[in-house]
Amino acid sequence: MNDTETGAKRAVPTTEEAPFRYDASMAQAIEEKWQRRWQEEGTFWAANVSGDLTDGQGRHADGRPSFFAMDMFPYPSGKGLHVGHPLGYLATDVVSRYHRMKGENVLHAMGYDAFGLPAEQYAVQTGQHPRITTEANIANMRRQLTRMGLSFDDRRSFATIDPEYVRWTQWIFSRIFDAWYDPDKANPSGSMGCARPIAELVEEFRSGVRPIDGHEGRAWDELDDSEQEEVLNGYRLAYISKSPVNWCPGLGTVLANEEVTAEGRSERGNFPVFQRELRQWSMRITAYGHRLAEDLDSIDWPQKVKLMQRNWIGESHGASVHFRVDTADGPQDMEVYTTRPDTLFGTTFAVVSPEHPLLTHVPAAWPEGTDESWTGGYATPVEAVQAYRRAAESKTAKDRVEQAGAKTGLFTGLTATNPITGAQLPLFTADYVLMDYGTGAIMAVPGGDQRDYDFAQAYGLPVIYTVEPPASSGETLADYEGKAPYTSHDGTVINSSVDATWARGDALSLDGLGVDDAIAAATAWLEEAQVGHGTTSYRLRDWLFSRQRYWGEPFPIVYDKDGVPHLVPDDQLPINLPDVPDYSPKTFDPDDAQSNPEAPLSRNEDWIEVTMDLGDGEQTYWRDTNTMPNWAGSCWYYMRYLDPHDAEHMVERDEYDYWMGPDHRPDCGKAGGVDLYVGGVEHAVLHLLYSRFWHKVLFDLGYVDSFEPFHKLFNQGMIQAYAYTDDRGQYVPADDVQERTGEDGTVTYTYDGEQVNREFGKMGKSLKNIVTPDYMYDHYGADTFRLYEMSMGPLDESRPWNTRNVVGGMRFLQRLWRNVIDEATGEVTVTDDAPDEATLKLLNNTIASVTEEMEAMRPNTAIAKLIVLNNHLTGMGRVPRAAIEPLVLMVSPIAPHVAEELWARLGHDESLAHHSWPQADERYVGQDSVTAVVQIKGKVRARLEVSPDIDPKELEAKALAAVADRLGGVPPRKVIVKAPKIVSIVPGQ
RNA sequence: GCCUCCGUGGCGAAAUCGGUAAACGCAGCUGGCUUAAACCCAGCCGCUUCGGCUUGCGGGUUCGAGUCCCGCCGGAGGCACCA
Repeated sequence: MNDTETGAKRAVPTTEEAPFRYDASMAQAIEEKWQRRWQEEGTFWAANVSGDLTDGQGRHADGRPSFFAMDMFPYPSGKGLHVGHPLGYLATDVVSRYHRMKGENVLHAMGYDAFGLPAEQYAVQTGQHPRITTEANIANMRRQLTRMGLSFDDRRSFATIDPEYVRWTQWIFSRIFDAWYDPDKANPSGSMGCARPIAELVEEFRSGVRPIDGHEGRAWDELDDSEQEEVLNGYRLAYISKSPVNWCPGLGTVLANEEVTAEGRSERGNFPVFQRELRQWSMRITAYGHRLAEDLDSIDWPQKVKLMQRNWIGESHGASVHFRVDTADGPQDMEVYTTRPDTLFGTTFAVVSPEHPLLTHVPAAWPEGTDESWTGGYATPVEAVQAYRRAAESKTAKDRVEQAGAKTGLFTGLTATNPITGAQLPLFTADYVLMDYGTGAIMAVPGGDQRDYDFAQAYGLPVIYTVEPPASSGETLADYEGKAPYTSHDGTVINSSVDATWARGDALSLDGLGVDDAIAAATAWLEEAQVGHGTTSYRLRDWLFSRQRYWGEPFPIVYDKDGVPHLVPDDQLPINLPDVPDYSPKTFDPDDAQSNPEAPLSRNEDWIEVTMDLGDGEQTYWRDTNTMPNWAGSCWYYMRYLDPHDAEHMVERDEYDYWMGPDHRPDCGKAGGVDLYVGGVEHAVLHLLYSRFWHKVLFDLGYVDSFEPFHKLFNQGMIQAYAYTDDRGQYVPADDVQERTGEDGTVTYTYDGEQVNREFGKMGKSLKNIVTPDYMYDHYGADTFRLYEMSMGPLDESRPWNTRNVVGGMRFLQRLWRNVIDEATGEVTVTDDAPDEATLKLLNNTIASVTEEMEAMRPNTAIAKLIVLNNHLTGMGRVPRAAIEPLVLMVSPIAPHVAEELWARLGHDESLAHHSWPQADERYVGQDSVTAVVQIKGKVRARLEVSPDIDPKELEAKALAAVADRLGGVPPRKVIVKAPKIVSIVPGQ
């Protein structure tokens, strides 16, 4: 370790003359002392309104505003922390401590997200059961966080693997399984769409109010159990389906879309992912697509995250249109989805995805005169379609991405009839049409869509333009013909009229309309003619919810001998994982697309087979052997902090309403939610979308009273770091690199005498640039660590770590310490004399502005202002108590241990954690005089010291006098006076 | 390809509502203290031909632009055949 490089030991000399200096070892002693005392006294206990946690150490909830500040809880991996990890926790802690001093009842706690792949993989590597390794990791992380001085209510900590927690995760699954979505019923917030108990659906079927899908004309009670369940499965919010899913042989499990990268690989492990038809659990999140998008308006989140969620949901408005397809089996209906029904006149062919059911009706032979390039060389359409489908299936998502743009497809031998024009459109199958978006079929408009245009070019299909560019654009259709589609919404509709429509025989013309009007007119016609209707489509897919892994929550589901799923009664929850020696997943050759998932739990026959009475007497049932994805536990953990020991409820309603309910704080609307949620932006469309979905289901079903989980979201930036490579490209330890500034100002970096390259990026072991919190505690103490991390820059921006700069924070705390305590004797040196006028002004201005910075979550600028005040006090012989005490209080959210110690030495018995935040005395806020600037054409030409409440006329006169020589006696053309700061003059000619 | 955000001293940054660009810190420099050094204390610290010029580059709006608008350049992130 090179000390001059990091400044580590230079900042903390222990000298014989200064035995009471605030250095690293004293900081550590102070920190241990106060952490112990906070623990013993329950300083950070938050009081509930009822139940077992009403005692907040003498502080009660009654009449106090609540403030719930929360971090995205950590996943306790075996790797341990580096200084980049806790940035968000520190930010939340500073905010929590500040709000506590404002007299609010602050709930701040930390749990652990402990199920999931990494824990399981780590366990497999070390040969220990994941519960053992996970619990050890949690203990280590808890130790590191405690040393940071985070102000958690430790009574409320839990892990998602705790059986009492798993119980409620399974309970929520049961409620979702036992619910369906009624789009025609208003939910409690007033908007349309509401989850309802499945029993109410059964009642509608039984009474005949609602026709039974697929069994029209039969009574509900005539259906057998399997038939009933099949119908209900089509409605349940958690349902089983056989559909194309992401199968990852390398991990041995299926994955959600959100867990697959753009390259078509698993986010964890980077293995190839294949599309396979498999029977799996899904959650009907698409039912909530509209509300998930719309309700973003009622929460205080970064625009960026809202936008990412909106894009992910991908709500689009358009129309579905029915085309008739004549086949040997009779006419078939082909429904397509389009956002541009106005372009129906420009449709020259149609395309269905390779999985489309219509392909079972292709003819036995190619129609006469079929172009050879359309057949792919296959003898019959049946062969062609089968071969094409097989080829599409074996493609990885990566292949699909790479081949996007190059359009492939084959003719099906079928023809679709355009319902408006009656045009006979050749029907193709092509993998650029996706089965799980829209209807899996499209009307192709090569004149208005790039993909259709590319396909038309490849297969020699005609192009009709139905929109021409507006005259104002300077373009004409001639600029596009033969080159490109015209995709813009600006323009006028052409080539779009017919005397007698095919479907209804009436005349229809869209010519001359703008695109938006034409869309409306076309949609209206489709609805009147009953061949289509306006509809909404979503990019969002239902959430694949089962995994073939051991380390997750088992499903609270058993199957009877007919394979009908039944919920395990709530009073038999939780269903715990069997304690088995073999928990490793069955993985496969990562490229073996044809392998089949095999859940580890399926090997435990004793556990699988159960005998229970579910109302039909004692019967044998078989457990579901899948487990839930690790998102399940994080979907609702925020609510468990409120009421962590409740055995009767997921969360007691009073607690929910007090901490998260509608209007529980003045600045939080009906949507309710956690007051501040801090975490990384990487969860923008995973955890944050799943949580919102679950929360809305629970809201609809009446278990919670507000419809959003997180009121304010804050994304902290990343701590980045420099890394250094030698001329062979090998990383060298960043700690030992020397920085030199040359004569010409160029900076060079050397390691072991050799010049090295500097790179900028992440902190990581392989980059040899890790700095750990433990290193910081040892060399500076936790308070300096906190102070540095909070002062580096805005919390929501990424910035590079630089250990060399930490010393500035240490010096500030040392100066603060010296302003109270004599380093030689340890005596308190403050005076009770009243501060002078200048000190009072600076003090009160500092209080006012630091309060503002804290409210806005800008600790970096708050710290700058605290340093200014402290530097001012440093210049005084003895520091007035009336000035140093408010300063110590204001420092305390950021550097709490040293602040507590100084507060105690200043003669206070009680912890300052709940002491009231300093109030600025208005008499001393503001300036005696301000510098007014005189500008001529925006350039500063003079500065005047004036009273802050100077009369504008007087200021103008002074300003003109001050720059009279520059104006040369010519009267100014214009003078703008913004008293007391600016006079801006436009000179005359 | 589409969408979003960001470019300010040697470095991390500040300027919160369109109103004195560079607060605060690091590094560096000068002086004091010291036998000496460290620590500490007091200063200096964008460029300049001393007229001025400066917020990635070029335009625009405005009395006035780091901030608003248009077009480039560079960086980060998201989406990616979504009809």
